[in-house]
Amino acid sequence: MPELPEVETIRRGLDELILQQKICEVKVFCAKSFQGDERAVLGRKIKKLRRFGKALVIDLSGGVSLMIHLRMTGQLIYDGEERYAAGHPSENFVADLPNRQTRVEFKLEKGRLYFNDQRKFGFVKLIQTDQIKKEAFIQKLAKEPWAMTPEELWQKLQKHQKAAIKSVLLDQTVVCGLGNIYADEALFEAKIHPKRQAGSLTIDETKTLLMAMRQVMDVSLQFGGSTMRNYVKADGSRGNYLDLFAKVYQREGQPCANCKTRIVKIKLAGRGTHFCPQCQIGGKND
DNA sequence: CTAGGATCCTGTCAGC
DNA sequence: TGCTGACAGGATCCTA
Repeated sequence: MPELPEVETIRRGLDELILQQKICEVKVFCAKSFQGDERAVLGRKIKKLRRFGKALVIDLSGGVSLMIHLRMTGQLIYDGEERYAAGHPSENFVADLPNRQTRVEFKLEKGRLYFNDQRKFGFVKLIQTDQIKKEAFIQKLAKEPWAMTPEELWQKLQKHQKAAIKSVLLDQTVVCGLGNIYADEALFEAKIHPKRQAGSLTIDETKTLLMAMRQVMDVSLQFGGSTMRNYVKADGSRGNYLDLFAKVYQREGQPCANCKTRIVKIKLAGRGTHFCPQCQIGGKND
């Protein structure tokens, strides 16, 4: 369920730990989770970690790369001198590995990197480095909120006139990086109802929304996403983005931070959607 | 072309 | 206790 801040946190964390290490061994426990011939990575060195939206790319020596998408339940856990784990938070972060949710294991020179994924929606894919930009998923990705102007976003929203703004925010070809949490949080910050028709937003509202997207993800990035580093702290407490900063996500029935009205949860675009019915205006059937 | 729903898969939890 | 259905931080495919 990692969204941009979580994947970026993984990228930064692994950057400190696995660069220049050689891949000594690969075990694929679930064929579906590794696309391509895993033997092609043996003996190669990890040269660079890049992120495209929610996808992580690990460039190896010899012109090959691994593209990793965690989708809903993917995790990357590195066991070296100490453990670094990030992605979908779960007990796997502190469990003995590999376990039954481990799909791929990479043995490196100084440690092991596990790709765990309960639901198997995620994957590791072997690609020639020079073909990365031709990957359909990467090619279609829109800009991140920080790189986009309000006018650009507004133009894109015009192409989805009737669709609910919430579902449009989840479309990675409109703006990339948001998932279900940050879409709900950004709409709350911008005081826009998730059911608002995307085409009805004014330029001003679009600008406010764009700033809100940046803001909620900036906060999460600073904090390391909703990830392991803070999952179990030294004192045993479990703080994460959701506990500390989320104002609507998973807060159904709790009082709104602004007006104390109870947060409501509805289903929209097949996803749980949380909002304040008082602060967030303009929904068609609110 | 857009919009909305089904789908991939495993696990957990509420309710009967 | 055992079953059932709903739901879960994503993206794609299919239909209208």
